[in-house]
Amino acid sequence: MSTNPAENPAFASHDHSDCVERVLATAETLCKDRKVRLTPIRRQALEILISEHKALGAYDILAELSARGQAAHPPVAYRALDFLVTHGLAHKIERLAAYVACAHPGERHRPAFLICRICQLVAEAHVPNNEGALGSAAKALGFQIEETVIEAEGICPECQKAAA
Amino acid sequence: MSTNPAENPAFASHDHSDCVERVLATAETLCKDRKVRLTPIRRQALEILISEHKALGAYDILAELSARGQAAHPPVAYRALDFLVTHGLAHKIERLAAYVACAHPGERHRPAFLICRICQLVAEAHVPNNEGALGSAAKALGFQIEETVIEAEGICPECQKAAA
DNA sequence: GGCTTTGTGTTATAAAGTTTCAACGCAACA
DNA sequence: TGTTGCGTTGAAACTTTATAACACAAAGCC
Repeated sequence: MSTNPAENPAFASHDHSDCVERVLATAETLCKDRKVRLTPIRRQALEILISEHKALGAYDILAELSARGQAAHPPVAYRALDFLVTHGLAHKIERLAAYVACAHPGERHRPAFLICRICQLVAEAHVPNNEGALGSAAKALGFQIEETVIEAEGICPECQKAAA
Repeated sequence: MSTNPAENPAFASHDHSDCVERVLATAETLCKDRKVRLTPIRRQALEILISEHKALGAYDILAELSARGQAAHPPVAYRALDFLVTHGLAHKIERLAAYVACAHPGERHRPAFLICRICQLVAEAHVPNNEGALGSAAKALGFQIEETVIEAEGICPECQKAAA
């Protein structure tokens, strides 16, 4: 898996079924290692998320789960998403109140996201754990960071071309 | 107004009525300059926000406005907050779905926030426009950033002491 | 098997944010 | 001195996002 942002595939066309298989396999392994259960609902939720690079709302996931025959009450989706987020298999995009599959499952990382406001695609950039500016501001204040939310909204290369 | 994060007052006690007066005065000037109206509702919303360094939900503002005799329908609060955010007088903390008064009104800046998950205080750090890691990731991908959300959740110095 | 832990099904409800339309207020300007 | 235009406010209804609570089922363990 590439760690070079320039090779991030989200904004470029690529073989997606590959992508899906790869992440699902990693998820299986990761859950086995941690002795947690990737139950059918959780697996399907992840599958639905990876099938898009878009961020999906909890209720989008819910609708898709329901279409696949699962019970369709909100807690079903939220519980699956909580599990995925807790185990680093998915991330929440706060700006959109929506979720994306993690592009680097298993790797320790502070995720950062580039959100296209035209096509809704979301790319996960690989940002070093030491947040330059944010990290030093926290250090200077004596603030102890536990989690970070780093999101940029703007226009992806494809949509810039389309607009030009 | 200090631009040195080490002097950021949010996590230290300080004369708060000063703070309120200063920001309100700046807001008045800024609105006059831009020929937009800091109406009573908007002014009160800002006043309510500055009175705390905490992030307040739209419905908290709404309740307080209502207590002061204003109409108490959600759009009242959201419209006031939209105005404040648009003109850089307040920021939305996505992580909390809540709002804080801007600590540097008028200055061009990409805000970054340190959110204490114990006492709910929020400090606004002064981060340079050039987002180190995020900026270069965007550049590498050809992504054009319009807005950024940079938030860290953790424990502030006071609460660390209290816990020790 | 019996016990414990973890996950699921379901109802209900809370919290956050939007749409819509009518009416008001105030400034500009003939 | 109207009256016209535009930004602001009042109000009702509604949508979207998220959680609480509780009963039941299924898996893991001795």
